[in-house]
Amino acid sequence: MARPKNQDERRAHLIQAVIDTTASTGLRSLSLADVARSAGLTRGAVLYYYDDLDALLSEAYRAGMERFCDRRDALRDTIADPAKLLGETIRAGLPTGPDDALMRLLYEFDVVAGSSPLHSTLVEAMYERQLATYRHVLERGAEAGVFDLLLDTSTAALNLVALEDAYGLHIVGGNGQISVGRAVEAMFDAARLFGAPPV
Amino acid sequence: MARPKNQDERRAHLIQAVIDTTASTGLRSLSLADVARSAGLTRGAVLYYYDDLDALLSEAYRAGMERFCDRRDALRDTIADPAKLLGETIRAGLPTGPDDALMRLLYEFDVVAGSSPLHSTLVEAMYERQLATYRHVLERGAEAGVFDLLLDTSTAALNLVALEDAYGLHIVGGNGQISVGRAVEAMFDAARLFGAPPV
DNA sequence: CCATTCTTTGACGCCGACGTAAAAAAACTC
DNA sequence: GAGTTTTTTTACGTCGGCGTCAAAGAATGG
Repeated sequence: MARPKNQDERRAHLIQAVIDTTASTGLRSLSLADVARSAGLTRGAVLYYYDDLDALLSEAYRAGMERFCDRRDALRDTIADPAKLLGETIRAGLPTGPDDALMRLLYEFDVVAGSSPLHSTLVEAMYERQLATYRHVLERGAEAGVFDLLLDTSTAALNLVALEDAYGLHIVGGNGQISVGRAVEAMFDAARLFGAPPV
Repeated sequence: MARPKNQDERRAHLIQAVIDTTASTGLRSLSLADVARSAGLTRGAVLYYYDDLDALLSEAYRAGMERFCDRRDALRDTIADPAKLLGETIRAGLPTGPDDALMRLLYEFDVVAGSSPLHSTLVEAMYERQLATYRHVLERGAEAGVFDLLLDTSTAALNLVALEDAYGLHIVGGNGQISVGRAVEAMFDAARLFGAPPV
């Protein structure tokens, strides 16, 4: 009949372009032209796939969030020991460094949220998933008798997510005073005192 | 001779306008015109006092940071009991609610940093002050024998600041899932387990 | 090779924001 | 009220980004 559609691949390509561009120029001053250039296209072509920049950004965030959370939650199937699982969960939750493009997108978007209701929804969904992840790990450890929680699971999870967010933001935001290693140490110390010693 | 200068007052007025405007429209889409309107002036008049929007924003951040930190550090002279001091320090470090204009400016600026070196410097200075505040409180409590820290002071302070940042950001960012009360509770729990029970 | 559908380009007009500089207004002193 | 300095307005020109749309350029089946 005619030329077949091939939009999924293009969309994935565009999302990657968003991630790359965010890493270098930041999200706040991100233009359609930037993304298009990074993808090797023109503005018009990008608009062909997404109504506007906002739609593309939301999609990129959603995809990034899922990639991040799924990968981390997959640890549950690989690691049986709760202490080890907690340790790896913490490590996987922090950026690998200031140039971790995906994490940077997630954090920058976090900040930019509050603008549109859609953004807020996405960010809150992400937050829910982070909480669920930690809660799950803590519960498993408690059931196995490896953890002896001195806090309700919810509060412990809340605090661990908060620590993760703050350290992640600092690392990605270029606060040179906090290295990845230091952040992991600090989170480990906190978790240990909460009654859940990670490895 | 002639009309006397009265710039200090005007500058303070403009800074307040920045805080107000940030509270309503957010920092990311803040224009000179917005600030001018909020101050009851024209763009030109604002430019008469500051070279550009960035200079005004930096000044507003610096002023806001000092106001915040000074007020909080003043607690040290009022409250003798370390446990009480820690509790009040934690409370004073969190926004009063989603509409805490000053805190919102500080957090939004935090995020926008990384752009200019000046911004980064300011944000790092703020971070240093937060750390110093907590370190000081913890040390005082340890010396008085009220706290029995299970973490080095630095790590405990690091974690408390991280918790403060994360919860503050959530509150101000309109994450409805975290109330101020819940944040205080969680931080109190954490501090308690660190060996520094707040009141 | 042709008809059809998908994809991309390129040019256009439209804001919104910025910075400048000249001119008007205001606030004083004498 | 005249002179002087500070403050504010107003009216440009410029730049960058966005959205639209018609037209050109693939890619494929018949």
